[in-house]
Amino acid sequence: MEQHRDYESELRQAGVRLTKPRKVILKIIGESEDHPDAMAIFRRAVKIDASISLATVYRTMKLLEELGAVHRHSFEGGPARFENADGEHHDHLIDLDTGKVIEFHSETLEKLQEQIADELGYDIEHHRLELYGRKRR
Amino acid sequence: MEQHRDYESELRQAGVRLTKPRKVILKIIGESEDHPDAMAIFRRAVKIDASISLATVYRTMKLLEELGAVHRHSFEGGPARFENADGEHHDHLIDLDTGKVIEFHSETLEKLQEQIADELGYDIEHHRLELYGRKRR
DNA sequence: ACCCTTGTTGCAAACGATTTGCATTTGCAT
DNA sequence: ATGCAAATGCAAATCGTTTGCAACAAGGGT
Ligand SMILES: [Mn+2]
Ligand SMILES: [Mn+2]
Ligand SMILES: [Zn+2]
Ligand SMILES: [Zn+2]
Repeated sequence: MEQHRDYESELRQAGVRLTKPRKVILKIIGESEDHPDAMAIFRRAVKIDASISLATVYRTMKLLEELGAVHRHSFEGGPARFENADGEHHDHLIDLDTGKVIEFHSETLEKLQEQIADELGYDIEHHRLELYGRKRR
Repeated sequence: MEQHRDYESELRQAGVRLTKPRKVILKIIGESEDHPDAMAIFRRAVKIDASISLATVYRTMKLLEELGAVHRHSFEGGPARFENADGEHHDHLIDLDTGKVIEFHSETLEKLQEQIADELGYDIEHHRLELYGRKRR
């Protein structure tokens, strides 16, 4: 049983209106276990409220990203994909055969990146680490 | 004094025709020290041969990428950028204030990625590591 | 409960990057 | 030099995403 962030309170607190489409989208990304793209979110949203538009999905995702409620990923090839910003930081391994996205986290790796940036005189704001591979057999 | 790959021989060997536009583009990416996008390559190409089209730049970059002669990067925000596949593997740190692209390489980091993929039962085909940061001061 | 203001929506058109169909040109093997 | 497939330039098409605008609705004040 997962503990989800209360996005509705966060939105309200950010001073934006809690509209019907937003509630629907919020619910969808709140309970998504995968990394859906805008079209996938749109399709799921339409099932709940047929009047929602794709433009609103895009606008909402941008808003949520700016509020830090979701993360946007741009994996090779496809369109941008999203995931809620719950849980701790992780990176992704993409299975080139199946397209499956596997999450992983390595504190050593994170520290090493910090160290490299530090040696170059930089502070990391964020990073992107994606491994593309195939199942060993 | 750098030693550059002989792209023309490689193309010929790959069975593709060595056309005028291709020679021009090959020369451009062969001597580029930066990470130009298609439009930048196009602008440089037009100076050498005014009849070259942007479509041909795109087609040629795709061809060169498939031949393994260039690498395509999709940094945050902008269009795809290219660099010749000479020299050894490296990753990139993007200065968020200036847009400057800094190259770095860490064998430890590379090994660690291999190890992580291995633990997940995968062989890495390629990866993407980009650090986005600002100069420490 | 009813206004009123202003943010938000749906729609369609615009967008930026990249790809593609097609008629014409060109490389290059013969 | 000739012939033919491959490559080109151009314009139109595509894809993912953004935006202008008129209609709509959230939610604070009455
Ligand atoms: Mn994830
Ligand atoms: Mn580079
Ligand atoms: Zn990470
Ligand atoms: Zn690397």
